[in-house]
Amino acid sequence: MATSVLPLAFAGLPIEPRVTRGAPEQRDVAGPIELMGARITFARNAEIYGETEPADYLYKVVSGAVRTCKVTSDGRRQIGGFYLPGDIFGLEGGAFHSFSAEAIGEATVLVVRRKPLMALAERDGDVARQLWASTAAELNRAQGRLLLLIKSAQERVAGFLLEMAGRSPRQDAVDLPMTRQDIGEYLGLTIETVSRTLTSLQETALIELATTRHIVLRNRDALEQLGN
Amino acid sequence: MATSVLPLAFAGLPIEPRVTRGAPEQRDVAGPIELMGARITFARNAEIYGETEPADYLYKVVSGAVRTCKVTSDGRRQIGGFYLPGDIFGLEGGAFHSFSAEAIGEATVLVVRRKPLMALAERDGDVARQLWASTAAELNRAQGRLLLLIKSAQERVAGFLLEMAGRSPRQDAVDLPMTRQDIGEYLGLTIETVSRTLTSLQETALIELATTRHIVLRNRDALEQLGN
DNA sequence: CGTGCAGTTGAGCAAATTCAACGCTTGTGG
DNA sequence: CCACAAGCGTTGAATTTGCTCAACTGCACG
Repeated sequence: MATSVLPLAFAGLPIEPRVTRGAPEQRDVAGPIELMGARITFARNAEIYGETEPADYLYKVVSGAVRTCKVTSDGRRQIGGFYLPGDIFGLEGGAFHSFSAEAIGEATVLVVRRKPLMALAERDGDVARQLWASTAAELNRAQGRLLLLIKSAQERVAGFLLEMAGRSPRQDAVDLPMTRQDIGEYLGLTIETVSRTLTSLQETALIELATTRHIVLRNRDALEQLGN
Repeated sequence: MATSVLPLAFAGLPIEPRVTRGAPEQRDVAGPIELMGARITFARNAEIYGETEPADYLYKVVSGAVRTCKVTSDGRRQIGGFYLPGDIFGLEGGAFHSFSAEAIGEATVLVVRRKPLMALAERDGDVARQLWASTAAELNRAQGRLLLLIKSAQERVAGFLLEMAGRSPRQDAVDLPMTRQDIGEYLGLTIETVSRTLTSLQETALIELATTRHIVLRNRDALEQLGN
């Protein structure tokens, strides 16, 4: 999976036909960043960038969802994070990425060259602060996830559902863009354990698996007691 | 454990007598930061700051070692990181800390008020970059540790030893400032598992437990094969 | 701190079941 | 007869479930 697509984009030859310049109607968050990028649409499981590629670009999800991940030498995978519309990713310290990024479903992202953005940050303190703040937010998320290490499978899954609910428009239901496999790799569990845990949460009436991808939170309090 | 000490320091009344201004001989990293702080020495297990306190200060380890940690409602603890001389800690995004910090043994830290440092960063691009870079480095460390989620106990302990060796002067031996309890809470393992795993690594001749706190790496290659 | 022992939890494997995407056929209206 | 959309079935992927086992935990004690 994850056919590499970015090299072509790097060469200035976007793979997908749907590439728009500028996108003036898309300025929900900050001004300048939106104006400097191009939109690119990636197919399901397409690689947006690779684990060791130079970090020359910043990305912002326009639609769809993106995951970042790392693969160990023996093939186990760890997902670094899920990114939903509005989220910025690819913001790492070094000159090279330490995770790869892939489109979960079909996803459109805004791609911004890092160099001119940095130059802009040099002059504009607001831009600099915003970039730093994004890095700090990412740091907080990653540190919070360290707590997974001492959590049981139930706690991990409950926490995950709450996290996704917090990021979704509706607070009492979640539409998951990702597979059970992705969830497992995000939480450090196997796909079977994720599935069993969800079933068990349904049996205890904490949630309802309306469809596999749509989950209703029936008892938020109990979930929070588990997940936090 | 972890008697709170910082409130007093906040009030301008350092608990320990050994407080020095400026510290001109301690400028191994950057210039300006060193000049703005005061040194404070904390006793073993003393709390440097609490989990929800306002993040008004930045800290840099001068001597000794520091751990940051988070405690769940039911008392389980997760260590966020270990900080050795030269390391900066307390650098989090929000206005409040999300981890607490404690001295592992007796430890001296340089304490810098955040506000004037930020003001300085506003004018001096180098300072701003350095702060951002520190945040990014911390982010990389945290994200790297997410891999622990898919690692076995052996892999976690092997990786931990390599990490500590990489941060120590000697590459083939480590002096651990922390207890087995701390290591367990850092790696998401129980103290027993840490102990047994170390014993097992010794039995297979990968390491030698010279003393409980001093460990010699006998077979670095094999450790790396395990830990990476 | 280290270790023996019993208990749990989650992993691993295999099989059953559900889901979803695709292509093909069929029916309807123009 | 053609265009189009709904319906159907096939097929491969994703998910769920049962069973067994290794790994890690929790407790007790040296």
